[in-house]
Amino acid sequence: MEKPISPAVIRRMPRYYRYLGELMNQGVERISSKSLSEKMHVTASQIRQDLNNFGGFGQQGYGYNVKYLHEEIGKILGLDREHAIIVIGVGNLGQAVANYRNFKGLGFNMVGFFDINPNLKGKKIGGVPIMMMNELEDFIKSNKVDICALTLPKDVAGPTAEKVISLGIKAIWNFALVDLEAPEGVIVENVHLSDSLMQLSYKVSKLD
Amino acid sequence: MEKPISPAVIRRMPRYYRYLGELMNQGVERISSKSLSEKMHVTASQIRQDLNNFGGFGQQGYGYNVKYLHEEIGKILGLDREHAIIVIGVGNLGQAVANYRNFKGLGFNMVGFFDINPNLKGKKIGGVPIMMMNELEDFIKSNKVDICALTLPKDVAGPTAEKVISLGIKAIWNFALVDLEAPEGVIVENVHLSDSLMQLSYKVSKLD
DNA sequence: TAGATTGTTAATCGATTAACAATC
DNA sequence: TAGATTGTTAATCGATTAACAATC
Repeated sequence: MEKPISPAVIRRMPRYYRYLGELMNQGVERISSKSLSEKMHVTASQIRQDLNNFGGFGQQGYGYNVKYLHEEIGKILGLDREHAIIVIGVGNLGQAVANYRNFKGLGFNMVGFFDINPNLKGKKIGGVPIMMMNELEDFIKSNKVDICALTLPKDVAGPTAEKVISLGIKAIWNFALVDLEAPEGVIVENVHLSDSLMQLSYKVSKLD
Repeated sequence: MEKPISPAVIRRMPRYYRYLGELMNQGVERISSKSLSEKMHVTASQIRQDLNNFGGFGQQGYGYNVKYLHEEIGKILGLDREHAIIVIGVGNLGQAVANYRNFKGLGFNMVGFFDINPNLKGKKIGGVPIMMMNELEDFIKSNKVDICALTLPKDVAGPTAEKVISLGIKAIWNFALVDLEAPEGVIVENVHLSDSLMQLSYKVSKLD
C-alpha cells in the first residue's frame, strides 16, 4: 500500500475535481497550476504538491490536461466505480439525501430506503422502495450495499450503526449528531450540520 | 480585537460544546482535560491549548466545571443570542434545514422561507410561511435577518447570494455546489455534501 | 531552440504535543 | 499540606510555501 495521504490533502481533492469539471464543461483543454491556483485562491505550489502525492499528472512547459487530470482525480476518489447506497431514516434529511441530484452522475446509486414509520411502507423515492427496518437484514444480505447513510435521531444512530456494521457494511455516512465509534476497517464520515452552523455563528459574532 | 484564532481550533469548538452538553445531561459536574481527552480521542494538551485561546476556564488541581465551560463555549460560538434565519430554496434539502430540530435549542430561529414555485406559496413549515422570491427584498428590509441559508441549484446560488448581500445579509450558509465569493465583511460557510461523500468514497477505496 | 511549467527539494511557517512550574 | 491539574513555555512534528533544476 502507498504511504497514507494527509487528511488536509484528501479534503481538497473533491474541490479540485469540481473545478476541473467546470473547466471541462467550459471546453478548457489545459491549465497550469498557476492559473488554477488563481481561480481557486490557493497557491500553485500547493496544487502541485497535492497532486504529486498521487503521481505526476502534468507536463513541464505545458501544464495539466484538464480532461485527463479530472479523470485521474476521479479515480483517486473512487468515482470510477459504482457505489450502492442505502439510506436509513426517511425524514426530511433522509429524503433530501435520497433525492440529491448530483450523486447519480458521480456513480452513487440509491438502492434502498429504510424507516420505522409504517405509513411510508411501499412508497417509493425515484423508483426505489422504502422498506421497514425489519427488512434491512435480508436486504443487505441479498444485495450489494457499499455505503449506508444514517439520517436518523442521534439516540438510535449508534445501535443502527452497530447493526449495519455487523451485517458487513464498511462505510457509514453519518448525519446524526453523534460521533460514531467505528471498528478497524469501517469508515465513518460525519456531516454535522449544527457544527457547521455554529462555526458560521462564531465567525458572524467576530464581525463587529 | 483579539488575535485571530486558527480555523482548526474553531472547527473543534462545536465538538467540545457537544460533549460538554452530553456530560451536563449526565449530571457530571467537573471534568479534567485528561478524562475529556480520553472520551473525545484527542490529547489533553490540545484541549488545554484550544481553550486557552479564549481564556482560562479551568482551575489547577480541579479541572473544568462542566456547566460553566459549556456556557462559556456557547458564548464563544455566539449561542448566547438569537439568530434569525431565512431559507432560500424549499426543495428537499431546504425543507430538511427548515425542519432541523437541533437548531431551535441553540438559538437559531427560522423566520422565513422563499422559493420560486408558486404551488408552495402560502404554505407553512413549522408555522413559518413560504414566500415567493419577489417578496424577499421587502421581507429582509422589514425584518431582522441574520443568516441566509441557500439550498438551491448551483447556477442560481451565485446571483441569489449577491442579491441578499446587497440587501445587507452578512452570513450565508451555502449548500449549493459552488464556492461563493463573498466580499469583505460577509461570511460564507459551505456545506458541500458531495465533497463529503467523495471523501468517504476515497477512504473506502483505500480499504482493500 | 527558448520559454514555460512541472516535479521535487529546501525553507518557512503553523499546529500539535510534551513538559513543567504555578497554584488550587 | 500533598496531590492533582491547569496554564503556558518549549520541543516536535507536519503542512505550506518558496525556489529551482529538470524537461517538455
